Amino acid sequence: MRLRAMDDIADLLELDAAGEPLSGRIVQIFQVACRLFAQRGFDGVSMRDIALECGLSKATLYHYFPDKDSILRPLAIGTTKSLCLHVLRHDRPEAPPLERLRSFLTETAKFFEKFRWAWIAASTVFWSDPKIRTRKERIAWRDRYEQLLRDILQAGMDAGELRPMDVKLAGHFVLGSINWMPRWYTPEGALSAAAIADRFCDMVIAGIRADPTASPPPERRR
Amino acid sequence: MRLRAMDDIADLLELDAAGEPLSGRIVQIFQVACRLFAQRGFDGVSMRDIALECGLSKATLYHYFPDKDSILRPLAIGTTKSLCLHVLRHDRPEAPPLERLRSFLTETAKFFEKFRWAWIAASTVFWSDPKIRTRKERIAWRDRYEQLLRDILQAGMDAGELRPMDVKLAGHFVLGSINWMPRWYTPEGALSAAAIADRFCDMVIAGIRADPTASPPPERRR
DNA sequence: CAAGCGCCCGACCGATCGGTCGGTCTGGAC
DNA sequence: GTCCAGACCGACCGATCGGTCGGGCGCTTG
Repeated sequence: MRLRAMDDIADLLELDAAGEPLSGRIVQIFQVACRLFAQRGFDGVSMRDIALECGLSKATLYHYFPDKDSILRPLAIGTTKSLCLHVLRHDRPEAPPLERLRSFLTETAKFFEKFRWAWIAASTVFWSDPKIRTRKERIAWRDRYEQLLRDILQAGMDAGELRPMDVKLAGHFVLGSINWMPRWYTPEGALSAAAIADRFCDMVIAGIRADPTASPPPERRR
Repeated sequence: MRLRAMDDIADLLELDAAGEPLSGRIVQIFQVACRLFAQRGFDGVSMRDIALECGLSKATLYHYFPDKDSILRPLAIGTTKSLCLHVLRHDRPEAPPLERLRSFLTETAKFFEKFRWAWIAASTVFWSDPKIRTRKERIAWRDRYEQLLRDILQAGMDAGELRPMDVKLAGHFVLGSINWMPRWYTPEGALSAAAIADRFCDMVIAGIRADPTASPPPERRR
């Protein structure tokens, strides 16, 4: 059975609670492609590479996916969409903003840990060839994801838990630290992705300066 | 005149103080290639693309660069090396650690602003095809760069200006925020790269929580 | 003048790319 | 038995890839 809609795979990505074994050729091809795209980039991986790694012929690949872009598309859109929905699902708007911020970061990290290759591939591919490769839809999801973070930060400022600041800039700051994680994280490390995100959240909120109660911040350098 | 050693271009990248116009075909080709690699990835750019953009024929390209990899190599190694040397040059080990940290971040941001495309291209290419593409040398420079940051953080802890923490983890945290900057920064924005880095440094050091002197941090969630 | 050289190009090469085609095999429905 | 659909494949296509080759143009040097 061929892949019909691009959301077929996006839905597969969202099976984080069900935990099904994700069997079937389409999923196998998709997972292999994710790993290869993440390791060598979209243009660095040929259909022959994917087929070989799956133990299939190239022609069989085209039996399941009509073309190469239709492997990339659900990867790019589905991953972004699933991340956004995942974080939204765990967000409790009535909770204290600092707690929401922690949830945002740890859930992002957990999502990345679970769909590691897809996540890396998606963020790697995101910045290459902005022409036709499914920009609009995934950018919409990405914007919604970033907007949630900004809403949380704004709520924290409104509640007086966060100091007044540029929400966009602070958002970029927070996202940068967590988005960079896939670049150095390995599952073999001592800390889980969620534990790392937890510590990052501590640093984001309280900074890394020692004993902040002893002395007020010095004047800002000009 | 052909490109002789890979360090020829690396040296060009280091002309940040001289401010020469950087004339010559080699530099033109290199700059065009940087921009294209950054936008579409290494494998997404053909030699014909580069030649076309330079107003040259493909054969002429090979008059200056013996092959495609010899464009990538100085870009990958030279950028990393130049960044490391640039930051090291501005570091004053006898200065207060917090000041050194600020210098580290702002100089990194300024370097990125000046060599924007080369920087994006280098970090984009870094994670694709780890096989043969000049891993060892650039990783050595990258390690040295990261080690400087860790040394600064360690010095801050030793001096009591930073709270005790995992230096590696804090390093990843700090680097993430600054390394992610090229992904969203545009020169048209209101803030310069250095100004952004300066504000990031404030957040890194003091966090984003409001009025830290009023209440001690709550118990850590388990 | 001729020789030499830096700069540049059109035409071409084998390899590989994404993608197609015709056809084989297997298992279930009838 | 016949039929069909889905899984699968070897061989092939035109296009493009990285890279080569032989030679032309223009300027300097003798």
